[in-house]
Amino acid sequence: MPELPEVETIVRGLQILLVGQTILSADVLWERTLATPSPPVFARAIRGRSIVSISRRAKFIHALLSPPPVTSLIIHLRMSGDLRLEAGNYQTETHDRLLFRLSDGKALVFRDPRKFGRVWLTDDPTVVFGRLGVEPFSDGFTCSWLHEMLRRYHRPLKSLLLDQTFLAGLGNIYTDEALHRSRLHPLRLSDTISQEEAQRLYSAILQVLQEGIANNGASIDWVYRGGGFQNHFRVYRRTGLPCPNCGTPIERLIVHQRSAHFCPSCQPRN
DNA sequence: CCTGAAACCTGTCTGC
DNA sequence: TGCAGACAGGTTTCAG
Repeated sequence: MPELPEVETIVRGLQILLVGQTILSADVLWERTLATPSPPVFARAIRGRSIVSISRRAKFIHALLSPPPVTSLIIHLRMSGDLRLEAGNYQTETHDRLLFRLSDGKALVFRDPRKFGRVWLTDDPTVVFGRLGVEPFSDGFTCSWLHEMLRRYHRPLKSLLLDQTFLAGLGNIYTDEALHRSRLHPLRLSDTISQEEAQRLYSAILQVLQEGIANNGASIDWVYRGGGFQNHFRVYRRTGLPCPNCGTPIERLIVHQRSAHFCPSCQPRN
């Protein structure tokens, strides 16, 4: 499901609902959801701790817990994870993997049909975030940085933009949309990009992410609800449909084991 | 070091 | 209706 805009939307909602609350208890319903620590240690360590803040790093949700030692509860939703606030009498459902009882009587449920999502409880978040690349909405993400870094690698743009150790937060939707808006082919090799093309790509990345957030992310399948950015897709999952710019049918190919949707006319291979 | 493929999982949709 | 196959907002691990 979630890329940067979807996670940002979820985090903004959780900040209002959860900051200041205390976690009374946690039930681990699917053990492998926990990356660390083991379920009993997790349940013991989280009991009675209150939520100080909730933020986002790339596609990770990061909650700080007190009292000291300050501990990080980190959640990655991967493909099908979702966090929902339910009433106190909530009955666990099939795809629920983790349930937190809160001090206001409600329950926070981590639901994840495909079981790819992961949760960490650690006093050292750098262990989880250590290898992540630059954050798109940070001072480190500039046009000159992007151009310089693109030249450093000899890889298809699609593959590089999906690489979280390069740029952190983009996924399959927003890479396709950013490449289309910058009129660059997904297989275009990164070290052939001119400064002018890097400028287009840089602007397009920020533009699609901002537009995604402004629309509360994208909702496609049964997984994530409430977003509207799917109504603004120009290429993603639009194979065979006309390009909004020129009317040419959108094509699809596989890059980096993922679908890449593009307009062969607006995004020529050279 | 880099690349590609497989693995991790379940649900939905399409076509025969 | 049944069933096989394709496909899905992601990342890690392993082979070459």
